[in-house]
Parts: sequence; structure tokens; C-alpha cells
Amino acid sequence: MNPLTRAELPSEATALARFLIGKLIVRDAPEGRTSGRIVETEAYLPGDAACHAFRGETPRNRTLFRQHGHAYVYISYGMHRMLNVSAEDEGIGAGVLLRAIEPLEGFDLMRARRGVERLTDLARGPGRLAEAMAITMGLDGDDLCAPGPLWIADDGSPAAEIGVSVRIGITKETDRPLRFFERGSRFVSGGKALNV
DNA sequence: CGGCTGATGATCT
DNA sequence: GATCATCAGCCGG
Repeated sequence: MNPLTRAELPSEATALARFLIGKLIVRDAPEGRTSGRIVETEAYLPGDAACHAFRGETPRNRTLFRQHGHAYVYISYGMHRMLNVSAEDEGIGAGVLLRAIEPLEGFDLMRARRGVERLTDLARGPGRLAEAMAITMGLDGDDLCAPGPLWIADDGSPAAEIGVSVRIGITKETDRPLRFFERGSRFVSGGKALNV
């Protein structure tokens, strides 16, 4: 398991969203380590009305404007946290939403946090992923390319076959093909029709 | 299964 | 005051 450096990450949101499929996200918490293979992402681009950065920088979305490879965390529907990766150069607001992982380490910790047993229910969907990985608002702004509580890595596993679809659950710019996923994975959200 | 709905609060207008 | 990158639970077929 090799930590990813910033230089290895594409600094364009669509390319980064594709690149992250099959990579690892690792959470080192006081209770222990949980990690997973990223199997589903969505890109939110500069000039994209669905992107939180669309109306300019605010206190909430400021990490979207940081150099690519920082964690942008926010709360959705008052209760779910979403984990994103800032995607472009300093000053350009764009991000990649992590929507699902295939759990690799810390199954029981994830089960305890989620309150469910089934492996495929632990981190399928962005809210579930964040809960399983104990993503808190305190992680907003964390550098994913540096040692710390949350980081990304490559385990050298073969490149997955990547499927593409429109993004899920948004109300603007609904026709853009900016959702990426590992084809056929049981750990992808959105139902059978959305994993081919 | 698929479809619908209530929960719930930060954020911005 | 409206909006919202979600989820679990419930209902019907």
C-alpha cells in the first residue's frame, strides 16, 4: 500500500474522478484503521451549477478552492456527511465526491459505526461511506497526500473497468456524464442499472 | 424488488 | 424561508 503524492494526482476534476476509481482511502482513527477501495465517484467541475463552488468561495466551500488532494467535508440534508477531494489548482473551485468504497480493513469497526452487518451495506452511498469511515467536520481541509488521519493510497491492483453515467441525486446539470464507477461491483450505489 | 416520504440542520438569500 | 451531491423504513405488487 503506497501513499499517493500530489504530483501523481490529476489536477482536473473529471480526470481525478476517473483516476480515483480503484485507489484506496485510509482512515486512521483512535479506535483503529478502516480502509476501502474506491469504487464510485462523481466530478463537480468549475462553472458547473451543481458544484458547491459555483457561486464563488464561502466559508463552507473554501477547501474546494485549495490545491487538489484536500478533503472537503460538508453536511447534507442536515445529517449526512459527504467526503470530497478538492480537484484542481489553488483558487479553482472543483471537487470529486466519493460515493462508495469496497471495505478492505476494519470491517467490525465499520459495522459498529453503521449498526449493520452486511458488507455491501457498510459504505455503499456517500452518507454511508462517511459514517463507516468516521468522517467528521474536523477532517475538512485535511491533506490527503500527507500522513495523518485520512489519506489516499495505491495498492497496485489492476486497473478496473470503469463505467460512466449521469450524477445521482442532484437537481442541476443533471445530464452530464460525470459519475464513474467500477463496472459490476457489488459495492456501487444506485442499483443494478447504474453499475453497468 | 421499485417508489415514496419524513427526518433534520447548515448554509445562503 | 428555501434549498439540499441522503438514508431508512414502509407500502404495494
